[in-house]
Amino acid sequence: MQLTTASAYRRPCTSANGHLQIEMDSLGTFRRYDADETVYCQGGAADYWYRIVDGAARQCTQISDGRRQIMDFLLPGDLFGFDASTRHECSVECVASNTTVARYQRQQMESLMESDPPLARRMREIAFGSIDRLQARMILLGRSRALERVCGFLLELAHRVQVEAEGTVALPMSRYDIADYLAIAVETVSRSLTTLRSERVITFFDARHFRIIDRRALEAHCCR
Amino acid sequence: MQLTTASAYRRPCTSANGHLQIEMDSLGTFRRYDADETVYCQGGAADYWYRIVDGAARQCTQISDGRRQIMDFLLPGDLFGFDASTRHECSVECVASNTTVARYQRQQMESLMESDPPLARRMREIAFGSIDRLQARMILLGRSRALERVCGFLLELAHRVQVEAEGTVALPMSRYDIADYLAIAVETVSRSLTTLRSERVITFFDARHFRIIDRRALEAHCCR
DNA sequence: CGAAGGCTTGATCTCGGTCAAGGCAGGTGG
DNA sequence: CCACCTGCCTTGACCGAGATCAAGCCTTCG
Repeated sequence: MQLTTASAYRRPCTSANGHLQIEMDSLGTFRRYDADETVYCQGGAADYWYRIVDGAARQCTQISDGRRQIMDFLLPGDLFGFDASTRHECSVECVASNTTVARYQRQQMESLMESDPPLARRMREIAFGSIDRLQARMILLGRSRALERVCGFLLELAHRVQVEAEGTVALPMSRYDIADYLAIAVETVSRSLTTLRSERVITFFDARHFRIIDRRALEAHCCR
Repeated sequence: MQLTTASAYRRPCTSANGHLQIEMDSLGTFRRYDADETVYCQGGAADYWYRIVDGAARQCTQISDGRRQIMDFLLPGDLFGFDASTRHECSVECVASNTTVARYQRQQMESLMESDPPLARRMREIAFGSIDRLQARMILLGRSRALERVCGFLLELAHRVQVEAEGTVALPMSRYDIADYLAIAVETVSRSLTTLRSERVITFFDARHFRIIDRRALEAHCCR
């Protein structure tokens, strides 16, 4: 289970969350979204916590100059919607069609935490883990080159999503989304992918499906 | 009270932490450090939580290529030392001489949280706040130019530290520290400060003490 | 069939990194 | 007291990674 923000290298989902998941599940309501539908808006009331059940979403902020920063891609199992304030700092929009999201009343969750300290502790650990991952992401954005970022992203994705037959990985998001996630231009994303393809590090089945040929080379490109 | 990581714009310390502070204080031990002394090392056991009582410190990671990233500057009141893992992801070194740090046993703190749910909730809020600030910092590192970063840093600092007579702000850290915090070169930090000085946005008393003349201009330079 | 959106590629320009040098202040030893 | 050294800060010159601008291709959808 993951909190709100991604890192270059997520750890695999631990099964230690079963408890939290089960306690929460009875209190959630489910909803299905189309691609590009909004789950909640930046500035909206932060009255619920959420979890991705199926599909994919992006968590993003609008910057004053019109650009967009994607804070995280949300995949099945990820928890999100926490904010220190009573208003959301980010918007969340679905990337894939038929994305299913579970929603939990914030007040109810808070009460659940108060009455169940081990659960609260688990939640604290998730938050601390999220901070660790955000710090790794800070290094990615602050200290690495475009090609390194793209390699880090591909490895992260391959690690998180269900790998299909023969190691094929689906890219649910567009090049534009990837660019806004890595804080580089679309053209640079495209060029980096072309480079990796021409170096036979990855192959593409089509624009949205790739396979890692040389994982070693991909890892070698990464910073830290 | 602040957690482990800074943002371009911290909110003022709320007095709502009195409770947490008081409960913790009786359990802490204090120690005084010289400039550049290490509080703990990256990779060391994460058995304690800490709080800056007086002075200043930097929380940083070594990157494989030899560069350094400063994750946060720690100032009086800031809590730090949390990690999802049992090992620290970062080192913490003092910046100012005569920096005083309080130390708390992690196990003891965990127990305190378990036995006092409102306290645990407060801790959760601090963690969520920290996540918000890290996200703001991600935008700073990913999406803004050198001059914008420096302006953001100056505003943040002026906001956090005790302002001296006539609005003079002390810079406890070196230009090198600032560079590693903002993920730019020292030369660029120096050039940005020179630009701001020549535009009469700030003045320097000496290299480590400045005053904001035109706050409006400083804010106008900031992204988001 | 045409339009629109996503993806790729090429050409050009710019911000900031890197290299190099010099100024200044504080500390140390003669 | 001065000479020297060292570390911190500033400034200049140059260069390169990546942003931006421009154009064309492909797929999808009405």
